[in-house]
Amino acid sequence: MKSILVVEDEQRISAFISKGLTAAGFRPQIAADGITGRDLALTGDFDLVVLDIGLPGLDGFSVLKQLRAQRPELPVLVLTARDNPDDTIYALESGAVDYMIKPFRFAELLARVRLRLKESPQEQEVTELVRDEVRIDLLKRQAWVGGSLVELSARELSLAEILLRNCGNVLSREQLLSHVWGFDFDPGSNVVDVYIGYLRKKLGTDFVTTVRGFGYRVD
Amino acid sequence: MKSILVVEDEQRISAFISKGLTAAGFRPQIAADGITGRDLALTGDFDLVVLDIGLPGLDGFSVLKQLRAQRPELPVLVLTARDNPDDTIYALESGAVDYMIKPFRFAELLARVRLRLKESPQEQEVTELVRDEVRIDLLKRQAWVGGSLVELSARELSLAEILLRNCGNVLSREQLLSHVWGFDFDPGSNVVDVYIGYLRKKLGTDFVTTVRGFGYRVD
DNA sequence: GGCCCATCTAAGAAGACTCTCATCGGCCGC
DNA sequence: GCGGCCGATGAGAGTCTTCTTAGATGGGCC
Repeated sequence: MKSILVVEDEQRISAFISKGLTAAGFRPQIAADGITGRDLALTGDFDLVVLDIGLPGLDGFSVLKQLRAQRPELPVLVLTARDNPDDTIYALESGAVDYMIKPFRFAELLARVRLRLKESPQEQEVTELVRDEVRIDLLKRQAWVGGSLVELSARELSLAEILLRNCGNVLSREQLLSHVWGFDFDPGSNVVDVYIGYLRKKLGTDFVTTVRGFGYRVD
Repeated sequence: MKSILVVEDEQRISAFISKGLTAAGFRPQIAADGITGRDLALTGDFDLVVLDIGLPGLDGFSVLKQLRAQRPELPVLVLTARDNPDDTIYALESGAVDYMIKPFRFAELLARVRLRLKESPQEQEVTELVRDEVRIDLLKRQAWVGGSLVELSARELSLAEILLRNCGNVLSREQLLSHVWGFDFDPGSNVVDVYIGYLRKKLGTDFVTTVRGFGYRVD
């Protein structure tokens, strides 16, 4: 199992990332400021670092530079709140392997983490998720139910994917909302319910189970 | 450079695949029937096989089985004209690593070929294409022009991607049409022109050069 | 049973996307 | 210069996607 260091001061965001990474099968650890982050990263216990640029204590750029200097092989994925291309370009030039601009959808962060941690050709990438009669092709963006083809929209696919990847576990509306819609999406909305309805209509009523008071689950 | 064997009897389709693979930096070779295909595949000169199921002479399934038996490590990507889930499931069970249903967009075939040939962690995947002021992020599905963010639709992104990946080469309307829209798309349409116009509006007039009588090129 | 609350669903508005059609403009050969 | 052809572009139709709203449904507790 891969260890990931999350250097992020906003508790809301670090918790969000941490939970998501855990659900995806990674072992995350949080550092709330630059100095702690740098020191932890340099221990060598981590396979990847998710680094916020806007940090208290020690600026993210400085952390990035020190990591580059001392552990050039450690992949760093930079988060920046400022929608400023100069920042991101500077980050990439300083050695970040990738970057994301807040607010981001968790699914995208996960895709990037997976991409950067991929290493052995043995562990073939998952391009299909199967559960009983339902088969979802992530590359084709299509689903098969029994023998017939079903087209899924981008949102529907994204929602189905996270449910299937966490097969057996209940996912709360908030989790689904932040994973699929982004962590700053209006929490009062009932989009999740509506899209669960769409999935049921397309993939069969019993594709998702409602767990009253908690959320949804695919068994 | 990777060698790819294309076993396909329809000349129109094999030529289409072959050209596209060449443009993408692969070395393709065509076999027009099952027996030739099987014999070539067994020489061991190829890194991947694209195999049509509906073949004259020797059925695609038989070819697949023989390849599995004698070269289990050789990745085979199956093409099937029949929109029949049984066929594809059977193909996968027989050991195909992946499948595509005709008609397909070439871009998708390419994505699958790349995925299956990927092997060393060294050659990091391309997630960004850059050319002068224009930067395109394939994962984010966004573009940056100078310092500002531009949203691209799925079609626009796909078109921009193939143009950028073939930087310096002229691509004909037919090539673009088959790559982005699929090889059976109405050849009389001027969608390509229209979408080139959209790209110019979003990415700058001089992003693409028109080569009168031939097609378009990104320098 | 009756009530409350969580969940489901139908309907629809707004907007994005894709493509066609028709017209306009300019390049090229004569 | 002129005509014809190739490409550019504007308008718009049809469809799909996404999200909100509001009312219907139904579970669980009293």
